[in-house]
Amino acid sequence: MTDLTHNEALQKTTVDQRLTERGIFVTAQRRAIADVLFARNQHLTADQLLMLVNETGAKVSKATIYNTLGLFAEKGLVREIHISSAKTFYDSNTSRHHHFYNMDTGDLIDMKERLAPLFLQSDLPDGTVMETADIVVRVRNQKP
Amino acid sequence: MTDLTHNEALQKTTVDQRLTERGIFVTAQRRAIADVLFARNQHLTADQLLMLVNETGAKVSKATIYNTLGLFAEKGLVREIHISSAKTFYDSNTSRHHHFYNMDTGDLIDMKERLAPLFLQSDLPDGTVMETADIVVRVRNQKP
DNA sequence: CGTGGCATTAGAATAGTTCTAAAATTGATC
DNA sequence: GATCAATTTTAGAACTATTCTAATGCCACG
Repeated sequence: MTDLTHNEALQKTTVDQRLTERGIFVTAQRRAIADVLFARNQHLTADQLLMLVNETGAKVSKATIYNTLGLFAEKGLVREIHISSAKTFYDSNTSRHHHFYNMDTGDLIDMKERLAPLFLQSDLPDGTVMETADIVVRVRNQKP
Repeated sequence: MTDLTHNEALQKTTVDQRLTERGIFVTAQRRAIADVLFARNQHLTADQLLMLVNETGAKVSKATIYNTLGLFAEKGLVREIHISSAKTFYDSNTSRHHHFYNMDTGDLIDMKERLAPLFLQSDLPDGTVMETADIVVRVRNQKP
């Protein structure tokens, strides 16, 4: 067994665990999707993910990409980021952080958490509990 | 001249000024849209606005609603709020403030500004300038 | 094996938004 | 007022991201 296959085996276990821990049934498609998605911290659209997954040789349909992203989001494995009506990103990094969006380039850049505010229970509307706090700071390239 | 028509005349001037100040050419449709939109601080979708405007007797097409909202947003008269891929709200209140979104009811609720963070120029990605900071805190109704 | 229940699929349907090309309106100028 | 160029508005088609549908596939378990 080479190091490569050893690493692959390790990652497979890790990814499987990640899903199982959240009560998600592991299937071939879900693993294929998770392998690509969780390979690193990244921001992907459903379409980009579909292409990347199918490039690995796996054969996964568009509907499954959406089903799976929806499931992962519900279980807290990915975060949805709504930039505009035509741009929904899925963020494989679910640690507490936020984003800068460069309107000129379309880049989505992570923001250090210390810049984000804390919302205390007492700050929230009466009778509600916080689910997520999403901050998008839109920036433009500085004019010369 | 009754008080009512007097008030209407006053409002018309105010709305016209608001557009003209931003270099927006006033037309009948733009005024009809602005009258409804700026009557009070509110969060409307393009569709809701279209219905409200046409209920006043004005006849404005869907395309014009979108054109005008785009123009107003570009000129800083309204703020776009992206809640999900299927929900873009236009906020007639452009003062610095942010939002709570109740995932259970769909309500969008204003957040006091003091809860929002300040983003200093030094915090932003290199070579960029801030355009807007959008914060949406998603909340759910507290379980009994 | 066979059955029940979920997962996956291709493609159709939906819905919000943008585009198109023609008609209408505008302010400026005579 | 009439004319002109430029801009705005319009109806409806086109587009696109996402969701739905109904059929098929895949397991686990008895």
